[in-house]
Amino acid sequence: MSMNDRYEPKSIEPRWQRRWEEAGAFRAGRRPSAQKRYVLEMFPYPSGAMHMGHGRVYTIGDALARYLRMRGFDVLHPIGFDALGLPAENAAIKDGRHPAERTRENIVAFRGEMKRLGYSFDWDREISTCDAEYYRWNQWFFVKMLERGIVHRREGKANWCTGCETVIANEQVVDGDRCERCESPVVQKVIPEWAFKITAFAQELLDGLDQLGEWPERITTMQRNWIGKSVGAEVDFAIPGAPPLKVFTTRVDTIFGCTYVVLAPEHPLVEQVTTSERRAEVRAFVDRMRKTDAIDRMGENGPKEGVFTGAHAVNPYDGQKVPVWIANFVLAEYGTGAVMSVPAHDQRDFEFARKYGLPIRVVVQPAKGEKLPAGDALERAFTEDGVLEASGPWTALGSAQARDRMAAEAAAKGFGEATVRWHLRDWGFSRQRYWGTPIPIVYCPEHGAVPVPEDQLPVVLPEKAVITGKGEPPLAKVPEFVNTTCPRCGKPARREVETMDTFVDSSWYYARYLSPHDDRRPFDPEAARRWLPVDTYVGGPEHAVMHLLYFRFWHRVMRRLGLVHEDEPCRRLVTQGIVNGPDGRKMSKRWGNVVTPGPMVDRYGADTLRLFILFAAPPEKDIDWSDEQVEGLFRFLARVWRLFHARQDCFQARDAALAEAAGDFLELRRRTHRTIKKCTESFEGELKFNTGIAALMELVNALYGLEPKADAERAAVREALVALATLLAPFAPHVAEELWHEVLGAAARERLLSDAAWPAFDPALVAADTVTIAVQVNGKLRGEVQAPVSAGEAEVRALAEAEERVKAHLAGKTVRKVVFVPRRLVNFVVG
RNA sequence: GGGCGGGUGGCGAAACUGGCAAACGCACUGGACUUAGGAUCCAGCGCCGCAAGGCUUGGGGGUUCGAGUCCCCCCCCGCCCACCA
Repeated sequence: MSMNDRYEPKSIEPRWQRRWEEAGAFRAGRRPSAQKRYVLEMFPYPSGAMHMGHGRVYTIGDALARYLRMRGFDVLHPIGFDALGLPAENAAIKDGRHPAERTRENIVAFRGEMKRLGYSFDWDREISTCDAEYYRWNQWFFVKMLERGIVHRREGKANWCTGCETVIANEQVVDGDRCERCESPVVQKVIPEWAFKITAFAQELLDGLDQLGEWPERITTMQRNWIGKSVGAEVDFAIPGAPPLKVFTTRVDTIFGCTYVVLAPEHPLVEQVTTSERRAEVRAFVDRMRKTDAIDRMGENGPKEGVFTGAHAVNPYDGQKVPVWIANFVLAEYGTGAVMSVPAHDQRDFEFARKYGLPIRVVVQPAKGEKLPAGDALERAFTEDGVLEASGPWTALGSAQARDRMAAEAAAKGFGEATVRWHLRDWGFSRQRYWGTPIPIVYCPEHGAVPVPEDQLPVVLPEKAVITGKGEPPLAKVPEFVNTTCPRCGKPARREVETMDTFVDSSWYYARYLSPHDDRRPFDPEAARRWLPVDTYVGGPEHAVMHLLYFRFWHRVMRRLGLVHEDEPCRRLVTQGIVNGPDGRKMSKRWGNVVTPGPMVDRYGADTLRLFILFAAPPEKDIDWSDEQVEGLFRFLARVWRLFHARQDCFQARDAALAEAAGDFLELRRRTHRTIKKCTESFEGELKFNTGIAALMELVNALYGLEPKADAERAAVREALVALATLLAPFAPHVAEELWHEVLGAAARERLLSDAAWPAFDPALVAADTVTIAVQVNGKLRGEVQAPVSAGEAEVRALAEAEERVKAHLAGKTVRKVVFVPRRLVNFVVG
C-alpha cells in the first residue's frame, strides 16, 4: 500500500499553505480589471488562544472569499487584530505582565492558528490596533471631529464600572447595571467625559437602515429600537410658585384625559413643590427610592408605587388643576423626567390610578365598534388611536390629526411644542485606562483643552505603565507622559490621561485595510472608491447595537470628511450562530465543554474542521459541537481520497469521449452538472453551505456505485472527479488542491486550484428528460409514473390510470376533476 | 410587557413560487471482506401494523383538488430590549 492510499491531512495541508503563500494567491488587487468583492469578518480580540467561535466566522467568510475568487472577482479578504482593550489590562493587574507583551504573544498564536486553518487572508494587509501606526489615526479622527463639533466634552452622569473603575457607555451596560465586559456592578457618577455626538446622526442612522436590505431584519430592527425615535410634544403645566413643569408625551391627543401628573423622585422640582404637610412622607419615599438599585426599582413588573406631593399643576389646554405625584416608574434620565398621566388611555397610568383611587376620564373613542364605558367602569386602558371626545375644540378629530393641531396650538400659545425624543445617547468614549489610544489633548492653564496639532501625532502610549486598577488613571502616574508644553503657547501643560473606548478602533478598521501602511492619511480615498463598501461582513449578532451602529456612524463622519462616498459601510451582513459545547450548553470552562480549533486540526486536519463547521447547519444557526459528526466528515474526506485513487485509470480519459456517455454514465454526467448547480447556489443569496456539501456527498455516493470500462465512461468519471475537487475547494481547500492536481496531472502543474475557474454547468444536462410524476387520488399518494418532461395532461393521465394501485382506488368512483401539474403530479378528485 | 427568531425522525438537518415530507450526515441494525474489526464496502432505518393499509412537520380551527409552507386562535423554546410616557 503506498502512502498515497491513506488520507493524511498533516502531510498535505502545510504544503499547500506554503504554495499559496509563495504564489501570493490571496493578494487583493491581482485582477485590476475584474469586479471587486470585499469579504470581511469581524477581527478578533486576541485573548489567549483561538476558540471555536473564531473558527466559525473565519471559515464562513473564507469559503465565500475562495468561491468569489474562483468566480473571477478581485477579492479583498483582510485580517487584523483588535488588540487594545480591557482584558489585557485586567490580566496585567493580576500578573504584572505588560499588556503589549502579552498581546504580541497572543497575536503570534492567533496568526499561527489561522494559517493552520488555511484561511485565504491577504496577510500583507494585516493590522493591529495597538500599533501607533494605527491608533494615530484614531487621534487624527478625534481632532477632526473636535473641529467639526462632533466631539464634545460633557459634564454628566456616567456609568461607572466598579470593577473596571472606568466610565463605560450606556450601550455597554447590560442587565441594567452590569458591565458588559467584566460584569461588575455599574453605578451612576457625575464625571467629565469626552463624547461623540452620535445623536446628531440619529435621523440619518435611522433612515440609512432602509438601505440595508441585505442585513438580517432582526439586526436592523434592533438598531431601530435602539435609536428609538419617538415623536411627540412637550407641554408646560403651570404650578403656582414654581417654574413650569415640562412633560413629554407622544399622546398629546389624550391630554383632556389627564387626571394627574407624575415626577421622577429625582426631579429637581420635587423639593420645591411639595407642601409642608406632605413633606415627611415624600422625603421618606424619595430616600427609599435612592437606596433601591435601579434594577430593583425598574425591574420587571415591580410594584408601581407613588406618593402625592400636595401640589397641583394646571393643564394648559383646559385650565384644569391636577394633582402632582411622584412615582418609582418615572425615569429622571428619559424625556423631561415628568409625565402626564392619562389612565383611560395608558395601561400603566390606568393601574396606578386604580391603586391610588385617581379619576379616570375617557377622551378617545374607538373609530369603529363599541363605545367605551365611562372611566369608572373601564376594564383596561384603550391605548389605540381613535376619535376625540370631551376635548374642547378638538372634539371629533382623529387622534393623529389632533396631535398635529394640538402641538401647533401649544407652540402658538407658547406653552409647548412638537418635539422628537431619541433613546440613543451620545457615545461617551473616555476611559480611565492604560491599554487604549491616548486622547490627544493638552490642558494648558491659559488655553484650556488644546488639541494636539496634526503634525505632532501620534501621541504615543508610553511604554512605562503603572497598572493597578485603582485610583487615578494609569497614564496620570507617568510624569514623562503627563508633563508637556502647550502646543499653542509653549508653557508647561498637562496631557489628557484618558484613553479611548476600543470601539473607536473597530469603527473604521475596515477602511484601514485599504492602505494599511499609509503614513499620510488614515487610508487612501482612491482605494476606498474601488473597494468600499464591504460586500459581505460576517460576525456575531451580539454586536447589533454597539459596534454595528458605531461603524455606521463613523462611516458617515468619514463621508463628511470626504474620505468615502457611500452612505453605508457594508452591503450585506451575515450573523453567525454560536458554537456550543457537545452538551448543547455555551462552551465554558465552568462546564468543562470547551473544544478549541488547535487540537482538532492536529487530530483531523483543517479541512475536516472547516467542513464540520459548514455542514452542521446554515451560518445563522447555533450549532452544537459533535465529535461523532466530525468523525463522519473526516470519513467523508477519506472516502473522497480513496475514490480518486481507485479511479486513477480515468485520469487520462479525454473529454472528447464525453458525448458518447450513455446509461448510468449519462446519468452520472447529469448528476455532476446538477451538483455544480446546487453547489453554486449554496453561495448565492442566502449562504447554505450545508446543502452544497450534501450535494457533493451525493455525487461521491453515486461514483462509488460505478465501474467505468469504456472510454466514454472513464471520461464521465473524470469529469465528475474534476468537478468534485473544484467544488470542494472553498470548503476543504487543501485536500481539494491535492486531488485536483492528481487528476489533472501535468496540465495543472504550475497552477493552483485556488486560482482556477469555478465550473459552469451545462443547462441541457441539468434539465432531466424524464421525470417521476406523483399520482394522487383525492390528495393522497397512490403511485408514481415515469414520463417525459414534455408530457401533457392526457399522456400522464393515461399512464397513471394504467397503474394497478391507482386503478384500485379509482374503481367504481366517478372522476370529478383532474389536477395536473406538469413535471410534478396528477391528482384525481373522485366522489 | 414589547420586538425578533424558532418548534419537522433517536440526533444535526433538507424541502424552489402551496405539489411525492424527512435529501445529506450522525447514531443504530443486518450482511460482505477478514486471524481480528472501533477500518472498509453493500443494504436497511419516521410511527402503528404480519399484511393490505392507516397515521405523521408543537396543539386546535380555516382556505385549497392538495398545506411543513398561506390565514385565525392557543402552547412551548431562544435571543434582544424593557415601567420610553
